[in-house]
Amino acid sequence: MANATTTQELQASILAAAKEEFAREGLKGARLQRIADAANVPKATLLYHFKSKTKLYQAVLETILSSWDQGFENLTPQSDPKVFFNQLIHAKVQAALLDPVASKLFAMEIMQGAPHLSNHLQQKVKPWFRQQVLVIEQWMLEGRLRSTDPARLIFLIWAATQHYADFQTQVLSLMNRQEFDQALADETSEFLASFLLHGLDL
Amino acid sequence: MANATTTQELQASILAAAKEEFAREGLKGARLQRIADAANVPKATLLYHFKSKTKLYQAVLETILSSWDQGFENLTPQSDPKVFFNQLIHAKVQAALLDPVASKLFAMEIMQGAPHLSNHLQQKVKPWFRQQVLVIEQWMLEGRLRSTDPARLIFLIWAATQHYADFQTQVLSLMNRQEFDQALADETSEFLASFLLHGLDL
DNA sequence: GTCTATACCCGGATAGAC
DNA sequence: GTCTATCCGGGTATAGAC
Repeated sequence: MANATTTQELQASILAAAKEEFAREGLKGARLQRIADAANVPKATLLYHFKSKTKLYQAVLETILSSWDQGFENLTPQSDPKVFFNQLIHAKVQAALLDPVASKLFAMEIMQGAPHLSNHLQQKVKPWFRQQVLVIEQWMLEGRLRSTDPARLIFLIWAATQHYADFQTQVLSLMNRQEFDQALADETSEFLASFLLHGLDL
Repeated sequence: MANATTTQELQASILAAAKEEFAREGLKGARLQRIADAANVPKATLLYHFKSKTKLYQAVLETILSSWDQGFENLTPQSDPKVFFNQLIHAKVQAALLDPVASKLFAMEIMQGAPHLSNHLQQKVKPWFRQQVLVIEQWMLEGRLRSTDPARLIFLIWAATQHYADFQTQVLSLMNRQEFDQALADETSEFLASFLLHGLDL
């Protein structure tokens, strides 16, 4: 971890180190000492910038979520269904490649009941989800794709793409690969897009 | 938790309590005292039966894995592809309904790099997986279903079904439901079977 | 085999000098 | 804002009576 010159850079390097530690060890298992060492700062300095371990954890989650919000905001449903699903699948697989650790941390938080981001789920994810369901329903009424359950269709796309980030260890082991590189990501999004669009008669 | 009369029943109730605690809090976050309280035994008794916290955790994982091995062993690939995929999807959704906690615990372990079950992955999951891939490839060569990547097809089915166990909190919230009951499970496996079989031209 | 009491350690948080 | 030294609570594991 590079030395930070400004306060912002310092906090960014602490957040990066914390993300890795929290994902690898869980909230309770994470050690402030290891995070501090990885970011090259004394433990007390870390606690000066982020009041407590819990606050640091929440800051990590917020950083991840805001970066995702940016990445998905230009996915408008105004376009063609085919283009929309292609973009969505490609963006999610790309996110799994670029930052699997973020996806894992988010997943672990949800699995434990999402105690630290129930607000975000209610206020951000739920409205986005309802919006998508309405648009897809409309497309189905217009006969532009095969009629199925729109909500479960979205779950299917989420699950299929996130799997490559969250279960990367298992996926790589079963495919006899060492790392999740760009070529593997391209093959994966091509497979998923082709299979899911075929299932939608697109 | 009911009082145990035999040693086996005692250990089973400890394992059940431990599964809940480990899934909710993670390995490091789990507290032996809470597990002991939930199982109605003193903490020292728990440590007498299972040497250490880590050993208890591994015992929980082994119990889950052996119950899964039993549940899936009669899914032979000798039958019709349609019947096979129908059975597989139904069995996995049913497992998600019956014991979502087990699925979550397994998922968390994989996400953290599977340090306590890399042996099981290599010796049990990998052979099973290779076998399934071969059978599906054969079916595809015979033209009995649409040709795609067999490995990623299996990942897709795993991801799609496990999602309802691992992300149950999020799924229920977005569907405005309180609990994952049998009706919801039936609708879900029907959706998944219909969608995936359609995507395979079955 | 079961339980009470306790040893021992580790980690989050703070005090206070610089 | 940064860092050293330290406090203190809590949790695993064990010792030893029954």
